[in-house]
Amino acid sequence: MSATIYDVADEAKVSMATVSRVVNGNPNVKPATRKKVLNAIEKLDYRPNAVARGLASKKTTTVGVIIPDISSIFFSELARGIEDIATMYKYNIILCNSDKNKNKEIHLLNTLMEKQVDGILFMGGEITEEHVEHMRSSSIPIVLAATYHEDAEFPSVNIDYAQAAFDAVDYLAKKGHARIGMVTGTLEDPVNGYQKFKGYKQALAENNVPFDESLISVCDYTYDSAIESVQDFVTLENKPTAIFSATDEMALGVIHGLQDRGLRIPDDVEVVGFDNTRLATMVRPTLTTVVQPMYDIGAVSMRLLTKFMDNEMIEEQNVVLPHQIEYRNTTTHQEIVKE
Amino acid sequence: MSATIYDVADEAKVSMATVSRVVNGNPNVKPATRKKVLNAIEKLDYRPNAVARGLASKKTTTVGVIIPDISSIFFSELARGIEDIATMYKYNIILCNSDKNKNKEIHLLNTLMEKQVDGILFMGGEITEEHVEHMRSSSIPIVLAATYHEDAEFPSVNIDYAQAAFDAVDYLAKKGHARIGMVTGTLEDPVNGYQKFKGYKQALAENNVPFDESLISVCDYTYDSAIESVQDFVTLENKPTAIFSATDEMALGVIHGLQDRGLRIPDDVEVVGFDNTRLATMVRPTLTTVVQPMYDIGAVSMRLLTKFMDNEMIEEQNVVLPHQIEYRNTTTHQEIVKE
DNA sequence: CTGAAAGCGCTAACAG
DNA sequence: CTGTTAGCGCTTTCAG
Repeated sequence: MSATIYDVADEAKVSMATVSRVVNGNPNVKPATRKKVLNAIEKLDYRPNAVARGLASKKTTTVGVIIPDISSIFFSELARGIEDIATMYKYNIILCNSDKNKNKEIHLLNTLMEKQVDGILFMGGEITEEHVEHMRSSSIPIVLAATYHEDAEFPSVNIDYAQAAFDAVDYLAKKGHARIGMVTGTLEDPVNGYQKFKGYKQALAENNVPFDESLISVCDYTYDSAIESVQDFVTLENKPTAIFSATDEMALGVIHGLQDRGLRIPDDVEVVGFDNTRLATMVRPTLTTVVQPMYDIGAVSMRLLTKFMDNEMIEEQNVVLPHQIEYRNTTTHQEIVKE
Repeated sequence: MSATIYDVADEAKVSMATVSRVVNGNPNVKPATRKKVLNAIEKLDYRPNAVARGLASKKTTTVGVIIPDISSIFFSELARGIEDIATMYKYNIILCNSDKNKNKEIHLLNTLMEKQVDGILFMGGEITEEHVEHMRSSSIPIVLAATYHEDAEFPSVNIDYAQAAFDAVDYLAKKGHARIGMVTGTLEDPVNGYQKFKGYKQALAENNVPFDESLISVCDYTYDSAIESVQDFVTLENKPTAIFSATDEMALGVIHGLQDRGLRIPDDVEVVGFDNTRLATMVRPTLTTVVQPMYDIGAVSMRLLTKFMDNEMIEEQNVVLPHQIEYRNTTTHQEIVKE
């Protein structure tokens, strides 16, 4: 077994309390004593046991992160923002994939609480009453990242999804498009479905463009599903001349589905994506898309969580980050972006 | 504070040992007693404290994962394989980004050991003598995933990188290409540099194609750096007619760099990538690439780690997974792949 | 500035 | 089948 604080105390001929003090940087130790202890630590290759420390101090310096799918290009970017800030504040991260599955989410919430994490960062789909119950059942701070909750009961970091979608569709409508298609995730998804769809409809309304249900294609967030959706659009009597996609990955599917059928982008159809993942510049033509600052959402939400964990003052617990549209080459009439 | 095992014992009028037994599914408890305890647990909303359990049992059921960059499409896929299997075996994961930085890697190794993780999964660049020292300094099992170590001292899961690169380049050479370019990461990188480069050179040699240094472009793994590398190729007196890229992302850069200059793929230049990330089917033309089973490498390495942690028998501690080439449309003379 | 002592909440013998 | 009793390794008063 490896050395304990007792072994070090013996070796240095001091009490364990003193060893604890030097390990924790407590200034109330005479330099000479500190040195003796440091030598003993070195000699025994002593490493403090964080589990014992956690039990005694009730802090684990670990936070739980519940994320739908770390292999998604969107969430992995978010996760990086989270981890970077966590590291900066000396926290480690327990990462859990939920697939936006309610039972898994609740199970993970409980597991993380059992592990005594100091806080939880939650990314998910819908927040149900049951979620809320479990989240309340412990006093540890929880912040929602890129996850919408009606009641704003929990701290959160988001962009204004409805407004962002509105901006994208409004831009298309103002260019004269009267047939604007939308590729979306399930409408039950508060963010990628409902909020963005709401923005879409409102933009149509404000531009006096009639809403047409046949222009809406509900996909499952994958590239392939979006490719297939093109089939529906293309067989329409009255085809769309522009398409707004709820995510970049689906936008790529739309672009390639269109191109595979000989349509030209942006000449025949203009396309606008959402998120500005790295994918957006890795297609030809490069994708015009709504910028959602993924890394920042992760970073800011983790920072917010540290404030709760360290009992700092919180100015605003529901942060809304700015969004914007990045104009690239799947839309026309803009200065051509060079790659 | 939340309820402890004592509170439950009092409530159920049994001893804490009995509570511990029912919580841990020990069969030596009379059904009636079990029921009493379960009721008390329910009533008090008791949740076992995993930290205390970890201290007493010396098992934390969490494993540390050191990964270069979770936001990379390659590593995030690996991470998903790791997490899925970890979940299956009831382990949680502490995820840490290292950026392949030696000091960070060593620091993380120590932090994870302090946190008493039951095992560590390590993905990185070069394994130096210093790494080895720190890894040995504790008796917890460590397995390397997608990370090459000469001495095979530590258990590992990989594919045969040199052979895989050989296969790709051999295929190109056998098609008659005499000018085959290579886009690579730094040659110091054992996997993405050295091993793949070695395979490349050997394939040239065996096909009597002379090696030409001007055909090698050292990039930094990014899409943009690969786009730039095209400039070097294109200004060559004797341009390459095929390019082998050490990663898919760089292959996309090559493809687009070439296309942006009016070259046609695969007619003017054939391109072969490496990894078969999701990117490979998200380009036009779709990318011919070496399949590295990322998810499986993650899953298998985690499974291997569980065997060490649970003291199961290990047949082979250095696993080499099979690779293959997925023929798509950046190369010719193959059955055309439909999307 | 340093030491003694009481837990933190749980597991794991060991009795009975 | 159930209870008692030591710890696990560290933090944290409280004295001195």
